[in-house]
Amino acid sequence: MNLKQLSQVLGLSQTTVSRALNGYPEVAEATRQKIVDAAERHGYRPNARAKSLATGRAMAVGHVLPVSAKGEIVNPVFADFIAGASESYLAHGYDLVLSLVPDDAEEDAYRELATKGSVDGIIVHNPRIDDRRIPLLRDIGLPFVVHGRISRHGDDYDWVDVNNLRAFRRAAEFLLDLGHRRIGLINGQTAMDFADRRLHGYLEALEAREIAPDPALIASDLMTESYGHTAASAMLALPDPATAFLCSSMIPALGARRAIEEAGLDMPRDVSVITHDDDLGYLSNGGAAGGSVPIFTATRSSVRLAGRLCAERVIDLVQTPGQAPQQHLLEADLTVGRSTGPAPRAADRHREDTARNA
Amino acid sequence: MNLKQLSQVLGLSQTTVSRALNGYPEVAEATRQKIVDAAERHGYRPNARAKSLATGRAMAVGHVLPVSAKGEIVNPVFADFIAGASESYLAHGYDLVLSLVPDDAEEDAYRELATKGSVDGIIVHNPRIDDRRIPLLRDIGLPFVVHGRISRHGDDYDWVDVNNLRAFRRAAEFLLDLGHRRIGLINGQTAMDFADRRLHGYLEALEAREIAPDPALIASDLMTESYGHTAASAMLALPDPATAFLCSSMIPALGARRAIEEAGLDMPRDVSVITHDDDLGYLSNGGAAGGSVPIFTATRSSVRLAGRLCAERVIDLVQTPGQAPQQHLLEADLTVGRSTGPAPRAADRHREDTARNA
DNA sequence: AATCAATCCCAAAGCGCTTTGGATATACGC
DNA sequence: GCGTATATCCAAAGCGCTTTGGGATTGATT
Repeated sequence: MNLKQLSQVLGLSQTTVSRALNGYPEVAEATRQKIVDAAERHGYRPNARAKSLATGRAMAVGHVLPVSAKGEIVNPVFADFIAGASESYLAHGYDLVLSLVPDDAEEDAYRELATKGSVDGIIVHNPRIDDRRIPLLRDIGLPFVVHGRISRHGDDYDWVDVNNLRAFRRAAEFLLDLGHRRIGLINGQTAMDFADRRLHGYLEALEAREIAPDPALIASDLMTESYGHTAASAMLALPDPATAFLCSSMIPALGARRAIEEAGLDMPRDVSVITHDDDLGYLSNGGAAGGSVPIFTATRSSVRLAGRLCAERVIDLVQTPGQAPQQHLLEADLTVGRSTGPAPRAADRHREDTARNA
Repeated sequence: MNLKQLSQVLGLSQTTVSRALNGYPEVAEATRQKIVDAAERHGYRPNARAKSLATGRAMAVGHVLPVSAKGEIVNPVFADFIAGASESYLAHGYDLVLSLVPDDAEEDAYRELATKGSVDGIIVHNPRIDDRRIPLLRDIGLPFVVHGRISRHGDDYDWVDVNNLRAFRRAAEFLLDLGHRRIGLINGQTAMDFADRRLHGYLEALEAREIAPDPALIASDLMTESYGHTAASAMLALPDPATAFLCSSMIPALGARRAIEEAGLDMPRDVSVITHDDDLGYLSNGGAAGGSVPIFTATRSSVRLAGRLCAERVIDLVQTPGQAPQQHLLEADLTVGRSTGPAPRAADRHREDTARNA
């Protein structure tokens, strides 16, 4: 059943039916009621493609996810982000189209997205330090909002981000206050913008206490469980081992905990761990919702909320273009869990070492 | 730059230009070359909406994800599945549109998807035991393929699934062969079809050895880390505690391991664990790619591959309709890792208990 | 009774593409 | 030289919707 048929059934013109269904004022209330009823009864739904062609609106926003040509991994964080964004889309009648773009064809892919006209705006994921997408997107002229930031550019574009620097600085200070001096940073890939900010937060905290950073205590990679395990193991095996870890995500934190236990150490007695927690549904850290004490002391910020905010913003940009860029910096809150405690005294450490080597 | 403009620039008709670009034979090779060059030079890209309206093809497939009205969690498995599917879509020029549909508006949402015409086919996620979507989708008439199966229906629809029953039966038998008699099943939600099949695999294995299942050893819930922890803890605290766990996913398996360690027990010496492993990028179990010994003994089946297969199939269905339904049953392979070992003898268990209570 | 402004409705022109059904020109076989 | 293919190209009709620019009709106002 299309518009033409429906209008014929009703003995009205397509114009009137269209107007009635789209809530224009030029149609008598009684007529509108009749039209709406008939539409309902016949299960009429306007064809999205035709509508979109006529209005110039796709009623969809694209999420573009750069993937390295060698088959990158999709971050589980992404699932929760999408879930959040979908809430907004559902409420506003937008569709979500997902494109994985191989980064060797980036420019082309983005331009295509725009000229193809299947989306009205886009959400940019996984910004990297040297990301070249801002000028490209501005050139293309499609509204966009970035989940995260790109340091090299000013604030002349829309973004939603967590205050990564502050979060990691605070977390590091917390550990320093507990007496830790050997704090391992288990970070994300160096190329990622968020990882860079976290590194700086960590470094700032050390510098404030006049502690020289040790390259052996700084790791960066894709945030898998096994990476967390490997990195933590290495740092625990140092001559002057780490007594605390700062992890970029729950997943490597689980790996770090495994490393700690394998080394015959106890968390938090021997080694403390703080992790950033994106508040993923499937990796709940306890606390907050549950009321229980969280497993990990964590800097928490809901990536689901970030998804909702990004979507809300891009819809706003689509509907009323030409706005000044707007930024949304989310603060992560530090919740203390059961993974942190005072740094072991040197004497204790020595005793353990002896025990371990026995 | 649209088709009309391009054709004017070239001094040719829209027909010819369109045909040339779409590879129809009715246009001279020299002309085609000229047209293709000009298109490239002007950055011409056909408008997807117009094209789709004209052809009746949306060049997109929808992924529908039921979410319970109370804000369901999006499974991280989904991220990898999508990544796999995207590979196929990329190769075939299809877009992927994602819809979360609240399950109280299910029927409506699916019908809308079809009549709106924004997708040519759909992938059905998270089938439940009593899923009513098969008849609904057939009635709607849009090609679809289910990731998983719906037991109540025969095989008159397309699906791609893991042989969950066989995998869990084999895993349980493996544990039984190691002498375990108290095997805890840490399963997914009872309503999910895959969980039901896994339960049956587990039960079959027990029955074959004439072991009566113990309801206290069977847990079902959303597969979070903390669920794995809670369920395993409870089963370890039973008067006749579990000596092995069979987990439905890596995530609760991590929780189970935590429970084991918290109970002062050792995996695998005191308690063995087998988990199903969806081979998620961010939760690598080791083995396979790495060459190292996997952490967990696991029944592995790549959900990413499943995604690719589903996408491939739905594209095939869209392109040549009216095919007989086709099924793809993936076998999970059991890889032995470091989480399983012989069941502790009663005497050993007793000694530990005494030690623990001291 | 004529005028005016609302009010309600419609015909038709697009949106940018594909595709049908020719038209024209060139080559071929006899 | 004539019919017959064959190769190229084109005008125009959709696809299903929105939207412009009026045309009737009605009721109130002069």
